[in-house]
Amino acid sequence: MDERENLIPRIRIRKRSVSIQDVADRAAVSIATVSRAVNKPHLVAAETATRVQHAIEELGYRPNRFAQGLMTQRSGLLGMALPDLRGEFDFEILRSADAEARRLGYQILVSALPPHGSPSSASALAGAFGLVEGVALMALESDNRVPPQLSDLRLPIVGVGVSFDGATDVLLVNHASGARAATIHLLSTTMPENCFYLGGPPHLVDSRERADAFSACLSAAGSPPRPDQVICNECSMAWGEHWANEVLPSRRDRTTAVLAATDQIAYGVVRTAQGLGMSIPEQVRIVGCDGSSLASIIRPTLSTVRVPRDELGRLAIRTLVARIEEPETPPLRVVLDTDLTVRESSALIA
Amino acid sequence: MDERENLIPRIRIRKRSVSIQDVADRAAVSIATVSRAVNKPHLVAAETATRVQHAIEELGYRPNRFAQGLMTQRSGLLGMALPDLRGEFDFEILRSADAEARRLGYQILVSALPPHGSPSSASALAGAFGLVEGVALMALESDNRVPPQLSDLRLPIVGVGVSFDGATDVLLVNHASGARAATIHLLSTTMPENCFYLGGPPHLVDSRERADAFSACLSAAGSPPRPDQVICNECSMAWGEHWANEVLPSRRDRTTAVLAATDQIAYGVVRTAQGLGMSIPEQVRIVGCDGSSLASIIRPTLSTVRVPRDELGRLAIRTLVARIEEPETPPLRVVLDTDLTVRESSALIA
DNA sequence: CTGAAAGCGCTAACAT
DNA sequence: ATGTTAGCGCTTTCAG
Repeated sequence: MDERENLIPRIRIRKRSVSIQDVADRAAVSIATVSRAVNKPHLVAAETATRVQHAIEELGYRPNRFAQGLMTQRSGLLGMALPDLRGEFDFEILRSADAEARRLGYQILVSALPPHGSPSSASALAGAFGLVEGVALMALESDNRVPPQLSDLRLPIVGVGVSFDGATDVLLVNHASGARAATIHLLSTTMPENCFYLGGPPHLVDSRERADAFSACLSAAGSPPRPDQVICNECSMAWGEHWANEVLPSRRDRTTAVLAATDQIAYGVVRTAQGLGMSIPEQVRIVGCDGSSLASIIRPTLSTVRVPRDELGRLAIRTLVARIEEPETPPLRVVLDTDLTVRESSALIA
Repeated sequence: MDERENLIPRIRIRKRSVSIQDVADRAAVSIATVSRAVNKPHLVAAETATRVQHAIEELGYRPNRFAQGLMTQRSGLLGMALPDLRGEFDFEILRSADAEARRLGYQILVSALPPHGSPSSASALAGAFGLVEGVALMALESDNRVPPQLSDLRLPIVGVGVSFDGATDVLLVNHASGARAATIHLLSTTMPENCFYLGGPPHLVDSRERADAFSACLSAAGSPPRPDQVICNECSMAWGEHWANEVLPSRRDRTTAVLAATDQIAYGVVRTAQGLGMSIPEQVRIVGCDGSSLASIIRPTLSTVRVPRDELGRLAIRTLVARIEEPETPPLRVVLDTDLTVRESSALIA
């Protein structure tokens, strides 16, 4: 090829996007005035403001968020770390959080929380959240400190679900209130000795708190639970099925009442009971927990302890934003109650 | 109060976070060397590198992402706009997208897409995505241009679900393939005249494509569908129930086969059929669409056309990142097939 | 009310 | 291999 071709300057591909200077030139003002016209319109003459506005529109100017952030240290970004982004639970929280964030002029950066103490957890989180102004950190396990890499960022952090060590504010769920309501509901027509609690893994706070509430209710009714009445295992349909297969066949002669730590477990019991030809709620009464959408679809419809997920998400964001915009407010610690929705699976027989 | 108190300088609250200069001072090198030690370690002497590393750790230095971005125009952020953040569908995509993004060193900014053409849509999206390097835009409605405010950003955009006008790359779902498989499955033991398609709103591409595939299959079987065999309405359990109540009672003498556009609709049919005392799959055979998690839980388990949601999310991110890092690649247009999972609700009777 | 100028913290030429 | 320096695009005193 002709060597001279190399002398022809390469066309600049990178089209510099329009900057504040371009707008200033176009409107025949200084960049300072453009900045003011955009951010503090009241400091600028009306006539100037419109001229700038026109220039902005004609040029399609968009402030560079990096440059803005460099000065203001603000990004309008909120981090949201969820334990696993699995299941409806996390999702509904995220959904309401997103809606609330938008409403307040923020945007949400999601991230599944890497497994506890994994090495990647460290840099991952910190890197991920390098631009956010605050973080909502969720968890359901009990042992919780804010990961050091996160607290190093010195950001406002609102802990959701469990009491985080190092969080600025905390949003908790009173799992006991709903579990208590459910247990009392069951006890209203079923003898304490015939009530069972099927829990999930004991390190999950919700499962544990519900177990405690259940036990307390039985004790209050004058019949502290036998060991076989409160069993913690896992959150799966299989566990519900397994338990039901082991226990229900020998109990056809009397009503059995079950409080399951999740709707999934409850479904397992429902299915097995149906398979055994036992009637619900006459022979087996079942209450789940979580208020999953399945609860009202499945037949029989499932009584369930509702966790206010939408409120949890909304409040998490609202708290976080309040903290960001008003840092000196005293730390907030809110506990949201859970409540019982009675449906066919545990209905009282007249 | 003593006036002299005012002479005492206010303590600077705002603790300037440690900057690259602080590290440079501590390590007795220039800021350029610190920058290199961090970003291009191979350009720096091993001994210097470790000294810098130590300084960084001792000071707890974290590069300022705004300043970095100002130079590099990179944020490591990917925007993900979903039509409504409702339902499992969006969520599973988000989940797999998040996982893939992390894997590639990016982070996801979520945003429910404001309703088509709403005024807020404009500024909202653009503002929200001011920091992202690319956007994955999902939709299920047919008429789709990329919102102008978004295309003004001149970012790589991958359209997911439908063919976006203005998207750089496109990821589509072949809803026909699964619907065809389902229809053929139904036709294998049920006469074409006894097959029905219950659709959702006609502006949803999935619903429409499935309707077309269904019709085509019936035609191919020599029996083009009557108008009452292909009905589009809405995606709700209520619609399934309504249809079943209207149609099924008069069809007890022969098998009825139903392809429903969503699992929700299918559940409605299942419930009503059960309520009418009709047996599934003997008298009524049902196939849903979407592969929702409920499908394998409910009894009878529901045959369903599976949409590869996890792959959709993963591929969306992978495509987007490829485009960001290699802008000159020819536009990609991928179509993912759907397939049929046969379960109890439509099982062939031996 | 507006303009000039000083950075914000960093990367990337360009020197050395 | 390292240092010097010029910005990136914006906000914000500080003067006029």
